[in-house]
Amino acid sequence: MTADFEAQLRAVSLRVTRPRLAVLAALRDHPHVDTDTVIRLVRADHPTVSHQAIYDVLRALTDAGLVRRIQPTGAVARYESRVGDNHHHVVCRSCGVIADVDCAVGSAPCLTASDDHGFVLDEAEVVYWGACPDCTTARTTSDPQGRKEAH
Amino acid sequence: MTADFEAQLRAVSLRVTRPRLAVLAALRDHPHVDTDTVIRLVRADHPTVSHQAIYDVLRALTDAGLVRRIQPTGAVARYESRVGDNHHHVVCRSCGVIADVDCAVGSAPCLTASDDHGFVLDEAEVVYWGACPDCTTARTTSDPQGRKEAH
DNA sequence: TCACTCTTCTGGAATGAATCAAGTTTTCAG
DNA sequence: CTGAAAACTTGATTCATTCCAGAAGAGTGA
Repeated sequence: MTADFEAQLRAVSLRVTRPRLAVLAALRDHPHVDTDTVIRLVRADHPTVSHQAIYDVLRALTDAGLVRRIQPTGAVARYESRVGDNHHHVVCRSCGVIADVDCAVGSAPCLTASDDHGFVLDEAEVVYWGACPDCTTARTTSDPQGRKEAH
Repeated sequence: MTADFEAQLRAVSLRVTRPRLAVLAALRDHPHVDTDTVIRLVRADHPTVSHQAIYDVLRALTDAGLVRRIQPTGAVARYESRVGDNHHHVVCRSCGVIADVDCAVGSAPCLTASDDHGFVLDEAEVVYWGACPDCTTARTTSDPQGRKEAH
């Protein structure tokens, strides 16, 4: 199983180290976790890994394209290892859980902004906000904000 | 001109104070600024306003729906006063400038995720990533990352 | 297999955005 | 005009993230 990760690292000419393999394994088993959780997960197997190493590894893997960094407004950075398959995220406003969502519309219309202001676009990122099933049933009576804003 | 802001505040039953009027004026004149810039802008007219007041005001206005908080991955929080008109943003990867973009597709398809996992969605937020005109011309030779990922 | 070199990791300190807390001032309803 | 709640000031604190210097480890060529 770690052989896959080793191959991934070598494919982007990154050195194969214990912390890097551990981070990749942690992200495979726990998608959408924040840095602190990654540190805890990695230390479960390798107690001596420094927090700085995790930050370095996450940055290196992100730069190499092996993991993706996501950061919904008002939350700390989270990482996931599912990359390159054009998917988006649903975020629960009350508990913060994140779930994957495949693109709603067909091929790649999201790259077509109505007016790109001369920007050269290379990616369109979509975040759906709402309430997860648990939080929805937990407060059936009131909707404190009651906002309803489409795209 | 401040009369408008006063009316806006009263409409959401917030008390009318100098710091709040100043923040609203600053955001009207400078969209997409971060908290620190808001502080500087406000202090240009009202030097005694504390940074804590700005944070409180921005939170109050955001909760009330008068301003919107945006936070592209890897950047500090920014605020804008244009709300309720369903628009998105283009962010330059190299210099960080933000521009407004009206929704690409028709009415409100973005609220329709392919699989909502039981979430009750209330908003879809889109961030377009790319290079602004200035940064595009500045580095015509190389594209260091070369990533190309559609939605 | 054995160094040699460059990358990566460790440990600790520092930065900076954002929040918390206590006390004072201001707004606004009555 | 007066009182109570909301908002603001000052100052300290938290927390995620980054910086730094030295030690350890990975990979290359002999």
